[in-house]
Amino acid sequence: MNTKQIVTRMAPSPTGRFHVGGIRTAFYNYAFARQHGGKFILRIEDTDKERNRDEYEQEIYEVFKWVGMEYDEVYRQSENIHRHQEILKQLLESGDVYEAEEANDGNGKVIRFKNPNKEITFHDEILGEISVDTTDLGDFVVARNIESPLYHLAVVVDDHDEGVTHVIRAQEHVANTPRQILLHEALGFETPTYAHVPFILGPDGKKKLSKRDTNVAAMDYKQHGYLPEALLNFLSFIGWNPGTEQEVFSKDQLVQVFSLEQVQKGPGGFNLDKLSWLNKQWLNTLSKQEFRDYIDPLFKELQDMPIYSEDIMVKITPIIRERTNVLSDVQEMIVNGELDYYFVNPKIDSEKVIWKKGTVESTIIHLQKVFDIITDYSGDWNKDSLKEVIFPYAEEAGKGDVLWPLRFSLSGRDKSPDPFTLLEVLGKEVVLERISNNIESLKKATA
RNA sequence: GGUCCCAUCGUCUAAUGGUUAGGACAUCAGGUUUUCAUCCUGGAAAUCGGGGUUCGACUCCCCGUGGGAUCACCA
Repeated sequence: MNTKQIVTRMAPSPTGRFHVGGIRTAFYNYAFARQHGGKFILRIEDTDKERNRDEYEQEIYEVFKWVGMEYDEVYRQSENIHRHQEILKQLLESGDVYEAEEANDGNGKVIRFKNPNKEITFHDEILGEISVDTTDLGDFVVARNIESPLYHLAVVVDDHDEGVTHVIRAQEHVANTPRQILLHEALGFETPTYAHVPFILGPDGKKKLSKRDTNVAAMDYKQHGYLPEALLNFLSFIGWNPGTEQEVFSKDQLVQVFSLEQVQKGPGGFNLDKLSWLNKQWLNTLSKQEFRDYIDPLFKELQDMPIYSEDIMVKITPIIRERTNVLSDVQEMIVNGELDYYFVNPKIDSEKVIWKKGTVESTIIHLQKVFDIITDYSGDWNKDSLKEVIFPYAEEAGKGDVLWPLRFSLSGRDKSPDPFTLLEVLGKEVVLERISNNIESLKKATA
């Protein structure tokens, strides 16, 4: 029915930091356009000179680049000011707008639209039929003066000039739509198809995610170590679902399966746990080197310290990886000292070394036995081989009674990777040193 | 307040008149060679309330209730 090329746009204003909800709206526009072989436009709505800030505009570009949403064209709305003025003049001549004598706050004259006071019904791709009696809108303001057109006029003119066929935007705009349709009609422009996407709620599940909430700025997520794929995957699934049971989708896969009809009407909340889980799924797709690069910034300071060993770092990276959902998890490990024992001998709490009902004496015996086994061992130094020689004794003497003290002697912590992994990472020399140190202090404790 | 919109497990959601109301996150239990993590298996957990329509309602209609948006010389 319509062979016209599909054109969508994202139209953020640089009056604040670009937030995560914006990524989702932008992505729906992007996905819809790409899927239909159409065009995706980024339009910076910078007509509010008072509140615009260049840094905010730059951040918009950064976000788009980060998540990989390439736009085919980019405009600044302010570039079109002459065109807007021209249309305004045309409207003035046709009598569709007029200079109002009275302004609301006595600030001089304004230009108002002469409202035909009719019923406007439009079809929203997500919400369905919506009809509004525009009488309630009154003769709304479309320009401060002949030189300064305002939002509604600018949007309508730009969308038309840029050939926008589908306006996909946040639901807060549904109330604006009748006004814009009125303007389209007055100008003889074809009305685009509208789709108003539901809000994203804050973690409380009640209020709309607003600038007041923490972590709403899109770029903060980059800073906190979320992968763009994970964030995009996560955001796409708020208020939309492909209808299958697959949860993890790449950007390109999302583009393939996205559909406006599947976008739901109600708002959806922001669930950090799920985002964290998704981030891990995407972390799993990283190569060894990529993961290393991912966590490396956190180890910058450590690298200058004498205890730091690149050799050890290489060995523990997989261990760290298994315990990481988000970068902040690694940060936590460092802050809590969970990685210290890989680099320096830990202080051992003599009471904690003993497993459950074990005694100091039996613990010493077990440790001594393991010490001897390791001393005599001359095979390959890897956890599987090590396990083969130690495990028979552990099974015979009691796994917990042998393995817990061993692990604790090596790490000095309640929680750590298994003893064989520790053995491999630490190396024979260090291992024997730590075990014998611990045997000595246990003996002192009994004396 | 006027106008408009929305409502399924704790959370994100699937099911567009007929399913034991499905999946995921989180949670709980068990297992995977001691702890943590990973992984596997299993469990608990929802249709806001009331009326209709229908042989049959999560699904359609009406009324409540709750939530949200918007009512700018901002976008």
